[in-house]
Amino acid sequence: MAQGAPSPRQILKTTPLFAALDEAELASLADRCGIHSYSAGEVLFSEGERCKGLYIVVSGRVRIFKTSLNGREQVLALEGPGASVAELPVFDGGDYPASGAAVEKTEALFVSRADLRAICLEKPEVALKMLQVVGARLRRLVGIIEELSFTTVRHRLISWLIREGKAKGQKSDRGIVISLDASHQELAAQIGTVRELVSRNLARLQAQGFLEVNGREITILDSDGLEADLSSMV
Amino acid sequence: MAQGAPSPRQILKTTPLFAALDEAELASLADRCGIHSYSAGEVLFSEGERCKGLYIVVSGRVRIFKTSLNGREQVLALEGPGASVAELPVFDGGDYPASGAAVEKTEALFVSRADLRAICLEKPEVALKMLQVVGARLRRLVGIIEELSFTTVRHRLISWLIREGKAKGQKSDRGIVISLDASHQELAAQIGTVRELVSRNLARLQAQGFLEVNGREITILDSDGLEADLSSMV
DNA sequence: ATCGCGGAGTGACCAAAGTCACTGCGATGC
DNA sequence: GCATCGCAGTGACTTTGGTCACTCCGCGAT
Repeated sequence: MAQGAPSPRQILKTTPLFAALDEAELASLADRCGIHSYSAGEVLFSEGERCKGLYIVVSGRVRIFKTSLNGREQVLALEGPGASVAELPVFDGGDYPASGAAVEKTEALFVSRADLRAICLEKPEVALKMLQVVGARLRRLVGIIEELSFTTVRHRLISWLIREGKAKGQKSDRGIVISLDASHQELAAQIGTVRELVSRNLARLQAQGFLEVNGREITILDSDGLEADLSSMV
Repeated sequence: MAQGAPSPRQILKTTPLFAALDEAELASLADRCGIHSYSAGEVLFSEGERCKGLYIVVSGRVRIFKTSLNGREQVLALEGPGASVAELPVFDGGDYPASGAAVEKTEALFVSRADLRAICLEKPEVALKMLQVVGARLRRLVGIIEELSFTTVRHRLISWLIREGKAKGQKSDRGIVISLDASHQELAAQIGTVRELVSRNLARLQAQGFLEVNGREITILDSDGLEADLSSMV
């Protein structure tokens, strides 16, 4: 663990999932769960593997994704510090339905299936919290299905840009500036398409005057226009 | 309720979700949950509506689906007797992410949010069971995403036929006979496309000798060929 | 400096998905 | 019997998605 990094105990204390536990319980859980460090790209668990337990992201980011036979990837979720990952196979004992890998240098706590079950049985509030977390995940998956089933790549790209703009865009006099920290490849995996289409659609949006693309810096010039485009696409 | 139909009490007793409750608890729950009857096509709850509680299908079938602006539908799940529907917004208090409607004449029990929370807190086993149910649902959604993101309509149609054949196909000397109880429209909504493509792809599969289509009766002549087709489609 | 490499841009192409408009069929109701 | 209606099939077409094969650029290592 890095110098000055929080102890497992401190992390558990601030994890929403375990908010209901008291000091003693937290301490006992902290003793039983291991902390692991992953380098960028390293796999935490693979699709189809038997599920062993749940991870809690301490630092860094974890990418949950599916891989197709021909190598394409579809990202299902990106989780940062405090979030739990792979909660669900814990309770139905099956295999992981997708893979999880560290996007950047990442630390994560691992809580075993057995420990979790014990906690849920003893502190039902934890189980309820868990249901809430899983519920949120379900919502996001339904959203992905909706986008994949009903919309075009262009639409998904615009949605992504707007979301990203709201989340970490910098306001400037010309518009909202987004600095891409992901490659087009990665962006494509997130919106469910291939690199080339991301490139082409960005170019097209620029030609239409909605954006200005400068390497990995995208400036949204006309965000109202983009939003309008979304709803007009019937 | 129809003559001879089971009482709420009896239904709850056989619902896996509540297997952990004892007689007294079942009785008290039965008192508090209402049974409703829905005619074919009737809506149980609509997307975006504030969530009120959970439904347990007693008889009939319920279809969970999303609707797009231009009227297309994407089916997320079909649930029959014993299954619960709309479990998840119960625990995060949000809106229903999709709509639910009766496919055919359907009876369902309704359990309120508050009652459920109380039960989960008192009987943690119920919460665990619930997590298991939600987990299974999550798995299915991931499967839908995988199919939508990676495969073609043809592929999805073949998968559907194979699934359906295994689930309710009749063996005959010529192959496996499936009698469609859904329209092409409905089938299209289940595999995420439009009516015309279902029609065309069925015709194409027939022309290739994999199937024989006779109105609403489809005979799978070469199921090995179909399976092979699936994996060859890279 | 230059070699190699990964990311990005693009033209040419092809296949799949979706739209529109129409026909035909078979139930159901009057 | 005939009109109506919903479902199914299909031809013609457009748009979108995806593939392939390159080129170009910037950067870090040698």
